[in-house]
Amino acid sequence: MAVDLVFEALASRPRREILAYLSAQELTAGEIASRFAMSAPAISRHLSLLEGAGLVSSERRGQYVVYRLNKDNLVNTLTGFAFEVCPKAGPLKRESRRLAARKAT
Amino acid sequence: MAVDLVFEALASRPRREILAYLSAQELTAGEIASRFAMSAPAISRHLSLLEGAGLVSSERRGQYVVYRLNKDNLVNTLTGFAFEVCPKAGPLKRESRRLAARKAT
DNA sequence: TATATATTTAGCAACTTCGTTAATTGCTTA
DNA sequence: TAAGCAATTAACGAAGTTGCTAAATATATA
Repeated sequence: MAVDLVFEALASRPRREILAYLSAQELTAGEIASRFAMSAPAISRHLSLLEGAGLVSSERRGQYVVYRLNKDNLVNTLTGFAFEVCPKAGPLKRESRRLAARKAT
Repeated sequence: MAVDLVFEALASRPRREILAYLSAQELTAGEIASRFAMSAPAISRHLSLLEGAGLVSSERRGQYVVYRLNKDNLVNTLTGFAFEVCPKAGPLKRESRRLAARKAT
């Protein structure tokens, strides 16, 4: 299931930080690695796992591989789960109704 | 950090299912265990981890221990993270603005 | 007290995850 | 082609997670 992969991917602080780094702009694997006190191979594996979960996409650009955030998949998975567990309570109520209405169309 | 504990807790399908079970009503540890093909001790540990993450609360009631979902903590953590990573895009935009306004008050 | 039920803790084996270094692949450029 | 940089894959050990059974702790009741 996609949800399993997403939550597994998010269960790691370095991976969540990678997503945050990608929030503002796309970055190459090397640029991402340079921001962590961790080897490039380790970062590469984190990126691969994030891509497997559908949270980022990659594109080879010459010598480099550029990664970018898949915002929709992240937001939809998180709000989808929150709504499944808390259908009627809390601040998600209005937003969830709006999503449901959009899907029904 | 609380966020680490929450995402670690959510990175397990049985634990997410427990949260879903608790969505509609509070349940005793035994009632929860009876819905899974898993031993009671295993469920007890999952519940303990969920409680450590602040996602559920427990209360001893005589012989039983009753668990209930902490909806606010779940929803706030998930939407908080989604907003941190995707501040301007996607369906969370309006909701996030509302949350920020509430905090500022 | 003695017994039964509910839940948690302890101890254990199987499995997975994480990060490292070394080796490999892909692309660019002299 | 050869050399060099970017990125990934391979192989390894350390550490953590998961679920089990057995034992211990809490509470209720005869």
